[in-house]
Amino acid sequence: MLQKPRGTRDFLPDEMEARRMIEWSMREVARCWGYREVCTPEFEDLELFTMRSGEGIIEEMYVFSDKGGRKLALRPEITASVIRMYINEAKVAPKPLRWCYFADCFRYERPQKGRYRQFWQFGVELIGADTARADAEVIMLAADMLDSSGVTYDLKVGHLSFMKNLLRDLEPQEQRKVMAHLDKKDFDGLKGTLESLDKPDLDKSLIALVECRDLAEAFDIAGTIPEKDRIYQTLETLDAADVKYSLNFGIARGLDYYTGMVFEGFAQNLGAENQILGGGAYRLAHLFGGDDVASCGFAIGFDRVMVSLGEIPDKKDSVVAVVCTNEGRKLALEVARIFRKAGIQSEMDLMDRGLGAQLAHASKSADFAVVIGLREAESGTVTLKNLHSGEQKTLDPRSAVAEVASHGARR
RNA sequence: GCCAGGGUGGGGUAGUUGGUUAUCCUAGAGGACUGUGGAUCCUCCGACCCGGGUUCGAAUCUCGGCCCUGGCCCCA
Repeated sequence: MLQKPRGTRDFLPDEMEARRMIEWSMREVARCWGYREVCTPEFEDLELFTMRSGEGIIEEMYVFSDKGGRKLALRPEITASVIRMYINEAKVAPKPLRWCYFADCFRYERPQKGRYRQFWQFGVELIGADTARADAEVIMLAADMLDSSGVTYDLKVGHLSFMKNLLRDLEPQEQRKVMAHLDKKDFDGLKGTLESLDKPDLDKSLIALVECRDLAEAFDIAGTIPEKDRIYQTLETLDAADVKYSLNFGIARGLDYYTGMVFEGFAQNLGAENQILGGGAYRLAHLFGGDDVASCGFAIGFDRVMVSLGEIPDKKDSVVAVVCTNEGRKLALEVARIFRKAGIQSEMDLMDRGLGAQLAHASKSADFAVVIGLREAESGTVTLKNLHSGEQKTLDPRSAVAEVASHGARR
């Protein structure tokens, strides 16, 4: 039997309903903050992603050539595409731009819990605002969105300027190496690297910074930082909005183009792959031939949120089974149409079953049965049966619709 | 790419000194039952991940691959 490709998933209706529910709660939050949805191609020129992240990522992408010999890649993330789109289509749009997206991405990695080769991200990008309140807005939005999903998480906020200030004398490549050690809390490796760089005295302050959870203390450790006022303002805004976060100056985010504020979210009940959100302030547009516009954004790992949430109790609307005999079929079709026009899910037998068998099936798949046989066909009424209580009554079709509608969501 | 544990009908399972037609539950279809269902009984449907090897004979032993689960690496 054919299997689905490694690292991909099939979603049955129950799971899709749960996913759509969470997706829509996130969409609703984005809408309320003024972030409008954009969509970019599923695949892009390979170059777009290598320009952003280096040649090394080719190994971790789905790369292919099309019939014209173009080197393309399935998108491994969406930020690069959105910024390319901004340069192509929206450079002169009034700033700031507030955009969001919900889309699938592809990475060629070893699957494990919460990590798939096709996965979905819900993200936002705020383009063209370079202020403390822009940074704060994006974090507040991130928190709002995670809250709306119901996931329990820890939010960590940091700023790259502290570490960059301590490492200002090192070459970019050396900085990256040091930051990699810090990100992993590999302090032994850090000391070795610093000694080989002839900066053995840096380790104390670096380690202190990574462990530091207090802003004033961080400034003491890292020294004079030009962004100081902006950092204070950002955090004051977050505090005023009652955002729950902890400070973490060890967040490196692995990428060069992040410029300042960075933040990450972690689900509390997941294993190795527990990061459900990552973002920060960055400058990327100039890489793709645009202006040097400041941006700030984040992406939520939607699948990990779903894994973290686990089983979600469904809130389905009532389902009606219209069951009938041959004599009642004509009226039954009409009644089903009336229910559907009223927005109520209505199903009829397609298996040539008898009345008893139709009801047996309805009892498993519906909340109400509308029974229509010879008697109803002659009088133009329906028999409405509540399949949970067993109660039934004879009504005209419109009253039956009203009765079901008043019943609301099923158990 | 690395480590560990796995893979038997749609779902869940039994099944080693290798041996007849692979067990049971559930789901699905039909019937007992053509105007009132969920119970019960009966019938049907449907599986040893793939390939090589050992053997008279492999779900079982062996090798390789694929896939799943968790972890490592990575994580834009």
